[in-house]
Amino acid sequence: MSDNDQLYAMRHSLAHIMATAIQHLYPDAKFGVGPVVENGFYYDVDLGETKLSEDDFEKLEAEMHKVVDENWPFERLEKPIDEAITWSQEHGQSYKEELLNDLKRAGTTVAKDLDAAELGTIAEGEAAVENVSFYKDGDFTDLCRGPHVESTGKVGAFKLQRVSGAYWRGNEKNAQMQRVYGVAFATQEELDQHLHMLEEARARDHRKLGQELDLFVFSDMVGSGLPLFTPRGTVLREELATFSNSLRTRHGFEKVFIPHMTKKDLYEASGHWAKFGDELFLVKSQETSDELVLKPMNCPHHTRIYASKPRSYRDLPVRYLETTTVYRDEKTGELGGLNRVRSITQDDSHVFCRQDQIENEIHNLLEAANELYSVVGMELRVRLSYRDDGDAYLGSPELWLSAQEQLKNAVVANNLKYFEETGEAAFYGPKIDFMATDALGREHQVATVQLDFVQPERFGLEYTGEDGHAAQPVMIHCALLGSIERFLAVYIEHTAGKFPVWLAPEQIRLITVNQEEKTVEFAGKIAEQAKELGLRLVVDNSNESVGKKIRAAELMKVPYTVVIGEKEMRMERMIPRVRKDIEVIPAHPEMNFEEFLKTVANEARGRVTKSSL
RNA sequence: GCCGCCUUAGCUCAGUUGGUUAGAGCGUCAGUUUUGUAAACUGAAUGUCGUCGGUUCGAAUCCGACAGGCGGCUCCA
Repeated sequence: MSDNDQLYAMRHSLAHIMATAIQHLYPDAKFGVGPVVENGFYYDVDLGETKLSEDDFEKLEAEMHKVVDENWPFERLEKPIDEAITWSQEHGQSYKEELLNDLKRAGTTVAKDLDAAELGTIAEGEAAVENVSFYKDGDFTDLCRGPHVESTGKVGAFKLQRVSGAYWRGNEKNAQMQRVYGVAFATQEELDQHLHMLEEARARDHRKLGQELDLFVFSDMVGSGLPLFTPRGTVLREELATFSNSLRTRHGFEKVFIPHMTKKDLYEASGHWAKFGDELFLVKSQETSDELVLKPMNCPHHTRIYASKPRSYRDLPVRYLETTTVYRDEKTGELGGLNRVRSITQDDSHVFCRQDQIENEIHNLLEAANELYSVVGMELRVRLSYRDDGDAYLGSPELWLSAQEQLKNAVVANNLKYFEETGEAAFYGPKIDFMATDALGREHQVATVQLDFVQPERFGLEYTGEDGHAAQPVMIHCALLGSIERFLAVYIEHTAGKFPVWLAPEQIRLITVNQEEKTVEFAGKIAEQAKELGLRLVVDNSNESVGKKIRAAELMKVPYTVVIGEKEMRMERMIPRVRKDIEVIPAHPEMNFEEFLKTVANEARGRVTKSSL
């Protein structure tokens, strides 16, 4: 057995051990499923009126340790399916009974396959299971395919994490059960390491840092999912958007501007209305009977600019670029921090081009994405998101196949790491989705490049071809940051708020040793010079001790702090205090003020992460 | 939207089984101090205890609704 298989068996066995403990403490518990998940395991239980909370974990863990110490062997038992069903009935395990009935009928418990069985893809009874296996540890027996470790004593280190609601079989129409999560590793050391990582993640939580670093706020009066950005947070947004845009304007993208609402006619034409109508915010006019829609995406508007005049094959590609906000009426329970908001700002762009231009256009966009993520220091991986066999997609299957192939070719040609997944496409076309890995090894979906043959058709977009006949352009959607809000959530946690100089809301802080006029004047002069160089510099000449002012600058994670006193004024030179994640070459530089400011300005201009001081 | 938990000063949090004028630290403001690389000293102000309704002689404390937040589920153009 490989280490991976061994760990899997440990976690799976722990799910059983937890269920064993739950059964000891709550004899009426009904069990759902208890699988292995990333870093651990969970078990879904129905305890009727009893609600578990994290306060119960201590005694639950104690009971689990008891089961572990007793070192019961995991015994495998085979039962004919009907006997198993009878067993479930006798033990009041109605969820298990449901699973067994599915096994008997369709040979599977996977909901997706069950649909197929109902549709007749799997003939009734054909794949039916005759025997099922159970595993028994001590006084607990559970329907289970295995594998398990030999005995309850061999499960490594574990800790219960949390309890939450979960629908039986993931369907919101079903009963809601309580899901108890635990993490588990082969050794205590690995478990501690993982717990430490979780602690670090908590410390870096963008919601916490957003408040501490004064980047964004929410207001009850404005509403949930509607973040307000402070001056500091706005610097981040604008610097990021400017960078993202610059990577495309150099490839011929032109900025456009559209209003944030529209008649719903636009979305009826695009197909969004039928598909996403309930997620749109509606805006009523008080004067006329007009009802407008807040835009949930930008492409339909952009097609209207394209379609505003006749286009020649010579005009293509036409490339529009716009950083703009869309609005989606996300369900309240899905909102959280900047990860999921109702006002979503996209660094969006749309290319309208000929078939023979697709490859080059996609190439430019992939290159831009690569550059952006190398500058922000995150590793990229690509998901090719294809359609599945469902009917949720517009456009002919042949078109889809060809589009999917072209995307793959472009990804391969760009040497990107990729994997393919069906069912992840947009309704109008396949996508290249970029996944970025952050400093804690977590992966987040960020940029996206999408090919679209459907909207040009629905909007009747045209250009006059070389042969004089009307032809249909292809659209390529692209957002490099994705949603600026979500990107910020990811990026704040990636950097723990220690932004590189080009992004830092405050790049330099000057701290005066005293409030004497000549000191304040000197600081003002430096601030003036910094302003001319386009630097963001703040002077702190408050009536506090130098130590306290240093501390304040440290807490705000300012890259460079300079103390100004007698010595600096006399010599016109100083040694900047450098935030400790920044590598300084050479170490302990002493330089004059002008030299220092110019160096920092260059660093910002070059968007370098490591200092060049 | 669903399940569970939570909401006390700008921030982080105390607040005994329901019982007078609701507290602390940080921050803010005022004064003293003129400060040398992660917290000087003294003093002051600050709250519809999320909102509305109910129970009670009496509610920050108990109950309900709503709003907002957190952890999941479901969803994510």
